[in-house]
Amino acid sequence: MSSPRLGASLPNPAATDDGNEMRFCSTCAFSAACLDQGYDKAALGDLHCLVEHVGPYHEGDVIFREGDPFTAIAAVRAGTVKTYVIDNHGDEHVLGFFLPGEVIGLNAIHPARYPCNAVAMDTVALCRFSFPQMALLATRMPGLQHQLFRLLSEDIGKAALVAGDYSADERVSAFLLTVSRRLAARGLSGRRFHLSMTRSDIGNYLRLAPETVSRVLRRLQNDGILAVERRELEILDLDLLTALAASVLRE
Amino acid sequence: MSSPRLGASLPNPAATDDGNEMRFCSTCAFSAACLDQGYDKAALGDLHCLVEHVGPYHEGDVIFREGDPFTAIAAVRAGTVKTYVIDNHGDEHVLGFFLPGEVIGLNAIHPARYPCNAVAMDTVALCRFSFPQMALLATRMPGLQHQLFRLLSEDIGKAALVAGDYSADERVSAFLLTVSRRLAARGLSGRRFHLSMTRSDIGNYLRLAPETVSRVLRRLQNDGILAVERRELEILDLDLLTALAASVLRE
DNA sequence: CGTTGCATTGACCTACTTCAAGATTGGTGG
DNA sequence: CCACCAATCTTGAAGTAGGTCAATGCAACG
Repeated sequence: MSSPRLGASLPNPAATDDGNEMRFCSTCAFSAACLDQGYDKAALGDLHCLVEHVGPYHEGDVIFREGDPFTAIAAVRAGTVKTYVIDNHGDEHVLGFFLPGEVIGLNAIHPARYPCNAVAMDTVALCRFSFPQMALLATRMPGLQHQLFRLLSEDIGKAALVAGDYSADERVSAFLLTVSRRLAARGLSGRRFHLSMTRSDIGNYLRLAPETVSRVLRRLQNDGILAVERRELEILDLDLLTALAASVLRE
Repeated sequence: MSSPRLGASLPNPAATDDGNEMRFCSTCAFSAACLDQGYDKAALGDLHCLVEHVGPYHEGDVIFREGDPFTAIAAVRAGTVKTYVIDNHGDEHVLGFFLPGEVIGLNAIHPARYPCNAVAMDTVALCRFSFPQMALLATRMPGLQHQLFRLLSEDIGKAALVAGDYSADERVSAFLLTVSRRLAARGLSGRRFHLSMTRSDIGNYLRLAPETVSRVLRRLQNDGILAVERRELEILDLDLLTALAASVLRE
């Protein structure tokens, strides 16, 4: 069974695999933020009325396509999502990878259309939030509004990794380190993990040839920093990796 | 006379060079948006209570510094603002240039501190908006909230120019074309204009050596696309320039 | 004037790309 | 269980866009 595109809204927003139960969704950034702010159960109930658990999507499934009308943002509950655009030469440009806990669709608010494509890299589950409903609710819940501002603001600075003119070693190191940290932030292992994307995808994202990614990984392995086995990855020397990534991540 | 940093709030927010008069500020994106939404004068009055006209800043003046506590965003009324960070090697990385009508400080909401430095490239005047006050007001004015979401969302996708792996010619062309369009959008000439930044700044922003910027400009001049005289610039063949920039701007 | 900062130009160099050839893996069907 | 295939990954050799270095030009300013 494959899920519909994110743009499509389910007939009954509250009807998910959980039924109508107002269960707290632990991976939902907004709920968490609202709890932090000490909101009452009524407000949380409102919030959960506009949440839908969607998925699973399988590898290669389209989550939204460039040009689709914008209706919702979504938090990744499980799996990895890749966003990309196709330029006028027909070449793909990877814009980002989204791991559990991260939010997709934020860059679609302004043009009111998704400005890029999103596909599942593996088996993906999402929390879908109707944006119009959420914006409305945010006028009653300053904490939610602030959380939205925070998420949006956060994403503006995210381009640094890919924007700077750093060496291939620095870029790959910084990429791996941020993936590691993002996984760890969700309680997953940041020391050993599986890369759900190909060398081509990584290279495309970092503006490097896939061969260069391969060579850098080999070098990092020879230096005892990583153990790489195809897409299985273990960080052996976190300090050295951090040092390599330092200039990119400004630490 | 030099203006204080943006972080400092004036004792009397309404006391500007215009006095207490609730004059409509034509370059203020928010006011314009609210008018578009057909808001009443009371709401507009509220909005103008949290606006301060600040400046002038002169070339080299610091508008905010990395680490300053975040209190306000600001729309550029006149002049050009450059934002940049200093990496741990002590090298400057230019993040962006802000022309009249554009908003600075949006990436500071999340960390609650300005994550970069902002300096005036020439004589700069700003509209300062207290962010806490504006966020509060946004809960009562959905149009304002939406405008803020729009501005933030818009900025997320802005990195494309600098992020893609394009040739030096494409990057410089795209840069000049976007500057031209942004000026034109404010009623200034997009055909002939003055670059307020050095070749180094442009190169730094585009991740090119200043020498490369120089060589590209010479090439574009030899091809009859531009007339360049130091920082004075005229676009002679807009179609060719647009064609060169096409892949970067995805048109 | 001399000085200072920016811009240009040329010659050389290097990090990465491109091209081409295997190696490894996983899937599929006999 | 094995053969085959397609996709991915790796590795090497050669090419190039742009960087670096160094010299010079040029305008603004005291």
